[in-house]
Amino acid sequence: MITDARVLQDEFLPPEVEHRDQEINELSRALQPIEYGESAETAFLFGPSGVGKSCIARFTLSKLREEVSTVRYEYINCWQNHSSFSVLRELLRGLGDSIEIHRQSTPKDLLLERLREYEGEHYLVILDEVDQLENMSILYELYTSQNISMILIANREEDLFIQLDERLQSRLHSSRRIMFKRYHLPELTSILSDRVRWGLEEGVIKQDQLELIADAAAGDARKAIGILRSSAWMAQESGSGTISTEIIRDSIPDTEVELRQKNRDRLTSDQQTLLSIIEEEGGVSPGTLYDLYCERVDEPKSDRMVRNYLSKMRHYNLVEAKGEKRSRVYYPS
DNA sequence: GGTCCACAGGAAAGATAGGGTC
DNA sequence: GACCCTATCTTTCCTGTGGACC
Repeated sequence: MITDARVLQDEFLPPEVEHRDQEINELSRALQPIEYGESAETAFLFGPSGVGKSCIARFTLSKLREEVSTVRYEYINCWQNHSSFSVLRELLRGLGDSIEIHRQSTPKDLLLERLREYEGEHYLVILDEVDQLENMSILYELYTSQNISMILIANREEDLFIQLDERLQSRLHSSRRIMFKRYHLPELTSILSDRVRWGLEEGVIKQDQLELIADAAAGDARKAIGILRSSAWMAQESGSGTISTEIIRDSIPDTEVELRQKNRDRLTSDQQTLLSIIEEEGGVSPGTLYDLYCERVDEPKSDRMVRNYLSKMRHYNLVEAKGEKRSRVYYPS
């Protein structure tokens, strides 16, 4: 049934992208100066998860490389690399810099100096989840570096810009902002049709079943492809020649659990304990949450640290906070 | 209106971990 | 092996805010 499993993976880069022509054109225009040996405009891609921001960035970059094969690039996820040091380290690795990079023994300034000294081919940096950076000053350093251009990806413009100092805000004020909206049902259905065409045998799923998946995904392409992937595997394992509606209906909650589990796996042990308490309690005040957390772990972190954890978990929609100050209650998302 | 208390979040200092140097 | 250096993690201290109570 599955002829090419890669097509059903999140990181698959399709040969053609539909329903994002305007966004691709805008990003292409921002990157166009690279074709003439100049720096590109800094481009911001904003929008909720699953609307194709990372995909469009990578797709547009691949098209650019067809024109300018020498352009170098690096994709960095700032959730995994949230310090300036680790971003610089990844950037230099991307350049294949011969400098010995050790986690604890290479001064950040030295890494920055090496990057500034870079005089090779144009270097395009994609910083995904850029709002997760602990220190935004690295953006200023990259902005002012020769031969380096940036594509910055985040969910909400206001959440990102509130973290920038005046110097960065004024520099980035005129940058190109590209807003991504959720896919409409026909668009999502069409995206799924392409994936079916590229990765599944003909006739295994009907059009109305794709619409059912698209409807359940509510504009989120990542979720829609996840449901399709889960359904295809379930059908294949059951030995069925086609994907039944029943299998799709079963896959919808499974996919939600899978996506949630992916986010959960990124949490530390203390963060997972906090999440478990919130899920068990259904809704819990900060004080009670901290008391329960202290009872459950051998070496509890400080309440301030727990607030940091909760802030991060809220950002990733694992928990929800309702009310302010003393009326604050945490709920599972 | 004044006071207390719970809470959020910024800033700075301390603790820790891991690789380098001698 | 002891010490140094540095990034990262964590704690402490602090300020501001707003609800509850008198």
